[in-house]
This record gives sequence, structure tokens and C-alpha cells, in this order.
Amino acid sequence: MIKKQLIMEKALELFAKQGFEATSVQQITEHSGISKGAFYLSFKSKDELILALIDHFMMQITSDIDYIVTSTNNEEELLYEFYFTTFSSFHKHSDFAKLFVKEQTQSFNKEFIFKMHYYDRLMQKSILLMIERLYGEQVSDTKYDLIYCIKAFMSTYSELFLFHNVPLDLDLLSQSLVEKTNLLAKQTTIPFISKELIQIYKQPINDEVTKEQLLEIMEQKIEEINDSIEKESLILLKEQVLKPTFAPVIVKGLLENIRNHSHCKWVSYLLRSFYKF
Amino acid sequence: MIKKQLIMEKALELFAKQGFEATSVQQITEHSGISKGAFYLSFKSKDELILALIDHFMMQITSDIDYIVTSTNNEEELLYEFYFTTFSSFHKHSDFAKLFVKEQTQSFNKEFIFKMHYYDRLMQKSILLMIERLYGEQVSDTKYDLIYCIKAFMSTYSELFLFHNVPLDLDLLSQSLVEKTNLLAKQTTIPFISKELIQIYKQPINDEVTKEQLLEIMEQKIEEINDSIEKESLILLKEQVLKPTFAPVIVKGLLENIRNHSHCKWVSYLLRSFYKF
DNA sequence: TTGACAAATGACCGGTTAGTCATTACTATA
DNA sequence: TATAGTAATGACTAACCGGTCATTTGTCAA
Repeated sequence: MIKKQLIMEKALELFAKQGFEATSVQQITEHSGISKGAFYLSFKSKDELILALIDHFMMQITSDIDYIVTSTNNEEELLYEFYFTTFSSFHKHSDFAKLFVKEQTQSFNKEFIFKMHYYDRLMQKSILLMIERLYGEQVSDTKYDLIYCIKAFMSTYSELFLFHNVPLDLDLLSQSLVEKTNLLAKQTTIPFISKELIQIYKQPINDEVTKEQLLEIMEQKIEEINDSIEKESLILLKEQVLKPTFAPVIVKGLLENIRNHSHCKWVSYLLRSFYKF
Repeated sequence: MIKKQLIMEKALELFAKQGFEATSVQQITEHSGISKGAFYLSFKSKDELILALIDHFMMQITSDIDYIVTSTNNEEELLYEFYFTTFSSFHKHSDFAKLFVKEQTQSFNKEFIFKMHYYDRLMQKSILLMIERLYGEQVSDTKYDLIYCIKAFMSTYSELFLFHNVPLDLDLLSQSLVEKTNLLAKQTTIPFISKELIQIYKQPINDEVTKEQLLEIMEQKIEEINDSIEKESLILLKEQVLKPTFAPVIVKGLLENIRNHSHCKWVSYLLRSFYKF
């Protein structure tokens, strides 16, 4: 299990530098200080490795963003927090962000594309929710267009510090983009992306997780984790899913306990969706 | 010579679909209906092919954009024309645009990266010129930031019709982005990209072409072209470079004659720079 | 010390790659 | 028709790819 993490870390370094296809399993094993056979004890194939990397990081990033959007009460600061969190994530996981940007449009694998679309739609959903909270009816005709402007800012400005080593003043960047977003949100009258246009792109998201799947994931995480607070919280949350006994406020508190543990972010996201928090 | 064009066309189709690295020379030759050996009679290597493709298309695209920026008199319509022309180019050369977007951040080759940066800087220069013409002193603190917003709009909105088959209403798209750009230009107060920040990214462009290089390129094009008007215009322009005799207005007219010929766009761009039009 | 089991190794496999070059096919002139 | 010179071919090479598996190494309890 620890070997798996080592490989993921070392492989990510190479992928970020050279790209996925240009990196051979040989290179990965040499860089990890293990043999080729050992690699295939941890992963069935090279493809399985990159899918695991995408899941590992995108789960964290999307649930971080979703948490900000659904949990920030102060609407004045929501947009700022959104940009700040997003760019923090990209900066913290800069190797992954590089890989993500590099391979986003490459299409070597069906499952890969599916995963990318899946997380892209999740993120889009969070952004839409934020826009609706912030501007309400004001942007009813322009909200889908606004999503694309926000995504445009995110990708273009992150490329600056990812690939050109521009020093990152997170506070200034967030302030700057908040101003821009507000200007566009409040004064745009000619949207390009209408509701009809977005339909083409939007197949239904099958993101409803069944109770059984949820329990399975929770059990898996309980096994994985050693930290006592997170482990206990998860056990209580699992019992709550099986048989509701606690008041909502207690459940919310338990979720708070686990939300910052890197292994729990996804479970935390799924539970928030489950309880419609 | 005609063989070279065939290979470039057919290879571009495959690159757009599969990416550069995932496309083998074998596939290219099969798709072109020629043998493997014939490929290497036209190109020294696979790398030389992609570099040729980039030059061929980027010369056209950047000179198209530069022409709009330097030659549109009506400032009311300049921004609209800019977006319209840019997206027309991307749409017309959609296979190249796909390749360009896909491989932009990949870094398999030093020369490749250098070329990309070179054309990127040329385009940035044109955009900056346009912004200064349109908004003048008003954007002195925010103009570098504005460049990045425009580039963000360009890449994000072009991905829509390039990869998601969204129907392209060029007029609406241009109008929509004109409105957005004007909003940002006139009301932004917090730029992220300052003049100091841009310095890091900006090495001096060595785009001054010597008179000898210019003449060489012109001679080459004169050989290449059969259309009489363009050929004669080029011959006169070459004589003008060697020994100035015509009035500027005549030179301008001759440039008009050649500017829409796909082989002449780059020469036309170089000559405009040479005469500071 | 022995034996049983799991972990790790790297030579090896079939397949594919970019690039080469001896051979052949074609074309134009005499 | 004969010949010289160019264009085109595709079998071939050496290197590398992802993935496998018989073998070795390491780690326990007995």
C-alpha cells in the first residue's frame, strides 16, 4: 500500500515534466528505485496508474471547491474564497495540475476521457451553484456564459504560475479575478452560451451514489485511516447512514472532523450530497 | 513540392484526431497513399514535419490578425473584427487549431517550444497594439492583464466549437466577447499582471528580419507562385526593396494585391513591418 | 536451522517505433 | 529502342515499448 503511494508520487513527477505517453514504465520504476515487476504488483497497467492519479487528486480538488461553495456563509467573501481555494489547490498540487492541463485534450483512452468529463461536470455544477447564490435572477440569461468566463480565468491564469514560474500572489490574483467576475456578472447583456447550447454538452450526470456504495467506500476508508478522530467520526457516520439517530447538527460536526483529512475529502463530499447539506 | 503539401494535409488530419506522438509515420504514409521512403524524401524527420506545419499555419494566422489590427481604421469595429477574424481562422484551420491546442503545453522538443513561444509573443504584440489603439492611457496599468483576459476568452471559447461540436455563430460570439472585453478594459482597477510581471516572461523578440533575408524569402515566393497579379506585385516589391522608387501609396497597393494569397501572408507581414505601415 | 510463504526481481516476449538503403519503376532525352 | 538519371519502394535495423513469469531474496514461525 505504501509502495503504491511511492509509485504515484514518483510517476507524477515524471508525467508533469514529460507527459504521460512520453514516460515509460521503465523510467517510473528507475525513478522509484524498484523493479519493473514490482510496479505491476501495485498496478495492473500504466493506464490504471494515471486513472488512480486523476481520482486521487480530482476528488480532493473538486470536494475542496464544493465545500467552499456550499459552506461559506458570507456571500461577500464567497467568490474570493472560491478563487483563493482553487488556485491554492492548483499550486499545492502543481505537478498534478500540470499533468491535468497537459493531458486534458489528449484522448488516448475512453475511460480517461470519461473521468475527465465527470470531474469537469462536477466542478461546473459547483460553479453554477455559486453563481446562482451570488447573483440570483440577475444572471438568469447569462449564467452559463459566466461559467465559461470563470473557467477561462482559472485555466489561463493558472498556466502563468504552473508553466512560466511567475511568482504567485494568491491574494492579489483572487482579488483581481473577483473584480473581473463581478463586472461581467452584473453588466453582461450578450451571452454566447445559452441554455440550449449547454444542453448539447450536458449528458445527465450519474453522480447519485447508492447507500450501499457509500457504505462500502466508508468501510474502506475506516480500514485505511489510523488517526483516531477521523476514524471514530467515520464509524459514527457509518452507523448514522445505516440507522439515523443523531440530529443534523451532530452529523454536520462529524463531517467537519473529517473534511480536512486528505483521505476523507471525497467521502465528506459524498455525505454532504447524501444529506443535502 | 506538391508531395510535401499532400503529406502535410494528410498528417494534419491524423494529428488533429490522435495527437502528434500517437501518430506514426507509417500511418501518415498509408493515409497519404505513399511509401515510407517517400516520406523521408520530403521531410528529414517526423519532427521537421510538425515544425513545418506550425510555421505554415501560424504565419497565416498571426499575419491575418496583425493585418486587422494595423489596417482597420474604424476603431468602433476593430475589436469585433479582431475576434471575428481570429475565430474565423481557427474555424477555417480547425484541424491545425486542434493540434495547436492539444500540443501547446507538451514539451517534447526544444525547437518546438521555441517556435510556439515565438508566435505567441507575436500575437501578444498585436493584441497589445490593439488595446493601446482602442483604450489608450485609460488602460496603462491594466493593459497586460487585459491581454491575458483576451487570450483566455480566445482559448476557452474556441475549445467549445473545436472539441464539443458546438455550432458556431461567429457574429454572436464576437459581439459577446467585444462586450466583455470593453467591460473589463473600462472598469478594471485591480490588475494581476503588472508590467514587472510581464518582464519575466518576455525575452526580447528577435523579429527584425534583415534586408537580405527578406529578399531571399521574396525570391523564393516568386518562384513558388504562378498567379500573375501576385507574382508581378512581388517582383515590383522586390525591386522596391533593392532600390526605392515608388511612392508609399503604390507600395501599399502592391501589398494589398498579395495579402490574401495564402503563400504571401507572411511576406506581406514582413514587408508591413519593414515599411512600418 | 529448517521450511513455508510472500515480496521482489529482471531477463524475456511480441509488438511497434523512427529512420535507412539496396533495389526497382518511371521518365525523358538521344 | 537504349540509356541515364530521378522518384519511389518496402524489407530491414536497432531501439524501445508495455507487460509476463520463472527465479531469487527476504521474513517469519516452528
